[in-house]
Amino acid sequence: MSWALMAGWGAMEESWRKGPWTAEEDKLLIEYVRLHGEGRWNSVARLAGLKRNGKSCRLRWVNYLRPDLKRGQITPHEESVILELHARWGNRWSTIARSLPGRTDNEIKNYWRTHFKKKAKRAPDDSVKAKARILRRQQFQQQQLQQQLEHQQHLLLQQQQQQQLQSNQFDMKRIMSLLDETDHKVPYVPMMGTNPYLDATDQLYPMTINGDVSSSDTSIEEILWDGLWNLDGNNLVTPFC
DNA sequence: AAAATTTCCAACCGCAACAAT
DNA sequence: TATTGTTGCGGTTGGAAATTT
Repeated sequence: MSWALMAGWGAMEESWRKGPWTAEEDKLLIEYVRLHGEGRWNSVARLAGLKRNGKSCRLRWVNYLRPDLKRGQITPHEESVILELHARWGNRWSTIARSLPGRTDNEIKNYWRTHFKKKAKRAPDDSVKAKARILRRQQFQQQQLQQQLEHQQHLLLQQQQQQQLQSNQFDMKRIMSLLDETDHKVPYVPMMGTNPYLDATDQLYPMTINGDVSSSDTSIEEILWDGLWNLDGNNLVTPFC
């Protein structure tokens, strides 16, 4: 049954609209939250002029309109967190979501179902293909991340060069002013270790592609994958159980 | 190139827990 | 204390897009 048909039914039976949200409805809901804050969702229809029930409004806000939501694909790092936490908590999606800022329980649930649940039921041959497919996707994501990282490093380098230039200019001014001074001849001693670009350099941790700070030979992700693909019928064998 | 399959994702539902009356 | 209303959670559905055969 299509959403349009369901929307029609809803309109006749309960007077609540159903199905996909329009841009106009989104605007009304955003405005409502701006004025009244989150909560009291059943008042939305009355106060915002929306023909949606409170449940639908809450869901729309939590899963789609909230400004702190992170858009885009799940990163390999997030994926490993999901795997680890699912092994620990099972289908407690909201609990898992709390460890992934900007991700909703619905998003994580959807991701898990499409990527892992079905694979657990597949034959070994299929799982090999699936693994290859996911690895290809991960390689693509890693490429993107690598490019992003290089871009950030480039920006940081530019910033450092700018700071060094400013620092040199400052030193030169200082020297010139000292040379200009005829009285109080205090020799200038450079303050080693206080140059700002040295501090910035100190913060350049050796990060992995995943954004992890450590970089051991065997990553947590590899361990997770090794565990994940040791499938036993419908049971997903994970190293965290 | 077309059909089949898979993935993505928004949205719904029922249920349970909690709060207010 | 019982009832009613609200909120949050997990399971499920189905259409669109992407990918594979």
